[in-house]
Amino acid sequence: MPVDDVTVRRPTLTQVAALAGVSLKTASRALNQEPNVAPSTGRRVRDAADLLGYRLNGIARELRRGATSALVGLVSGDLTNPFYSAVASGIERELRQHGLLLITANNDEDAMLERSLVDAFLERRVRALLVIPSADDHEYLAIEGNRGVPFVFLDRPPDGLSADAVLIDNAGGARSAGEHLLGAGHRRIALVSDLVRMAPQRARIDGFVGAMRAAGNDAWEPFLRTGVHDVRQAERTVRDLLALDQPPTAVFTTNNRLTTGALRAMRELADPPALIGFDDFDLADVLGTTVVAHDMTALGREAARLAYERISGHSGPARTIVISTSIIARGSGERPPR
Amino acid sequence: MPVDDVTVRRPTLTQVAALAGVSLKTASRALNQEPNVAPSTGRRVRDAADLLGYRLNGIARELRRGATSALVGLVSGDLTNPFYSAVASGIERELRQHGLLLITANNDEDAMLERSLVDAFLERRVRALLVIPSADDHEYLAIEGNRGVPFVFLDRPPDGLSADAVLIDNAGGARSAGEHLLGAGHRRIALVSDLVRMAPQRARIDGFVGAMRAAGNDAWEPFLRTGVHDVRQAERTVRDLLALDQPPTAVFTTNNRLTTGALRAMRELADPPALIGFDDFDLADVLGTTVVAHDMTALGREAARLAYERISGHSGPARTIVISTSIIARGSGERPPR
DNA sequence: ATGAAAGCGCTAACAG
DNA sequence: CTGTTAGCGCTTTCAT
Repeated sequence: MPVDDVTVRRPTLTQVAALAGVSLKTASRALNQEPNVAPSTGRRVRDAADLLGYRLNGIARELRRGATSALVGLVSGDLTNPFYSAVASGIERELRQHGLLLITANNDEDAMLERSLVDAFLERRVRALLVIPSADDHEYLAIEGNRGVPFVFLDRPPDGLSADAVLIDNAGGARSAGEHLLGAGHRRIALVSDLVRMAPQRARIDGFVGAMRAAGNDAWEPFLRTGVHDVRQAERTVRDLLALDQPPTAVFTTNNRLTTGALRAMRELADPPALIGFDDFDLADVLGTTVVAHDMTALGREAARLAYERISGHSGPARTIVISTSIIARGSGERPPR
Repeated sequence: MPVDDVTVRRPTLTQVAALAGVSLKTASRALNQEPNVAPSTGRRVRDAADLLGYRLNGIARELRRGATSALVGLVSGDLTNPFYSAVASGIERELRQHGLLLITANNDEDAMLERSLVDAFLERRVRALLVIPSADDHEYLAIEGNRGVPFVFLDRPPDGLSADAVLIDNAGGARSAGEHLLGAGHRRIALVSDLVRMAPQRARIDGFVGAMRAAGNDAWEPFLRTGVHDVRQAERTVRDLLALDQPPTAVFTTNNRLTTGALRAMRELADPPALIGFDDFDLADVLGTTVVAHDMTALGREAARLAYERISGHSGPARTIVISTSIIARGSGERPPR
């Protein structure tokens, strides 16, 4: 019965005004709780609006008010990665406090796509843009920087422009992981890391290597693996490491995906090597996995705060917030060398 | 040196046209790759646009083109729940194929908040609205339904209106979990479930109970627990169950949070009961947890597809897609009764 | 307390 | 191939 293939045009404020028998502007005032509206007039307008199923057209309002929306954009990796979704959740919660909405888009780890998503967001006139960049070169954003759209970088420092950023203490966390394993007596420690084109990965490697150097240990060097990018690759890499004649006695994985792979590789081992993973994860307690933890939701929240301050008119030099890390010992990182 | 506290107004098409020495409309044509523009003119316009740092104002365009944006809204629970983030990821990937962007908002499991988020989305003139509702009453959406904004319900059937939906075969999945445990010889099977106000939970309970009835087993009845809503509560509930004089020999948990709690409760048990969890999760293979799995990304993808078809003008009766489930046996569900 | 007119930045319709 | 005019739905002057 319902004729719903005809796109029914939504009623406009003009129609509401007409039905209520007032002028356009009066209807606007009434619906926006502005002063100087007689109570009876207000009621008439609201009734008319209800009757017609009127809903404010935010697009028209935004255009008139200055062509800037109530939207904040986030460009990040796939939300099925718990790291990104935790960050997104932190951002979203903070933005909501201020009546802002979050638009998300997945860069698929592709620099070109990332650029076009940024473009799309800027065309939509987002109030601020949060980016967990896949690419390392952010110079193309510099043009936009001083045009009133605040940028905030998450997890990766801006390169080629100056902008607010919220980072994790990657080097510090990785260093303490290294020290933790050295403290348990390990020397032959494998380092399984992701693509080195990502700055956080480089920092984690540097931190780990720093700890080894400081301890005068170089027995880890044959066990350095980089460019390991997904769970399966990580599983295979760890399997291969453990099959060596002189296998490592401990493994440090530099993100949650790699840790998952390592756990799969070690699943059926009676006497597994020690393991520490960067990034905490959901069932780490049940699995007894020692991790370098950090507050991912706080990372998002702080980034949203910085963005909001800029939106609210704060100007000044770019700020960087660093989220601290801590080792959570759950057993796997405390296993002694065999 | 940069004067960035003065909100620099972005250049408009008029300014680009002026600089290029052409009319507004010609500039518009050139920038939109429309036909009938002399190559040299096109180049002049593009150069002017680059010089000024011009960027199309999507808000103005949308207003002019019919007051409807390229945005699709998703209202769901917190994205830190892997279920929601997997769904969101599936949606986002599908929408991108069609140049649509996803706006997300977290209902915090609050019906009032959910309503106001839906309002906010509708004011932004989203092209479609996807909802994983926390509330069971969706009648308030009925008014909107035939006004041109397509609704798609995910994971929960619409109540009080007719709309497209993508559901999981909750009853079937739960029934097969029950049968699986019965098949392993269990009779005293605990059912740990979430708030019964959520339709999927009711369906899962029904499915499980159906399997028990069909087998003539009523030994599960003392072990029915409902209203268990977070991980800690689930952990305590399972602990309490296992501390009974006559404890259950198997546990069926009806979502990923509850499964996590159960795993925590069983962490240090030498001889844990059998366990099957509804919803697959990341490290289930490592933990050897048997689950009722289903494709969450597909759930999102299908919902986005339905929405897109409506956006593209498809009209017709509401459709429902059901995502099938399958048991993945990994050990925990195959443990025999003690 | 209310209204009339102008215009946000763009595209559609129609000329030339 | 290019330009002129009008208007999307709203808010912002400025009158009354």
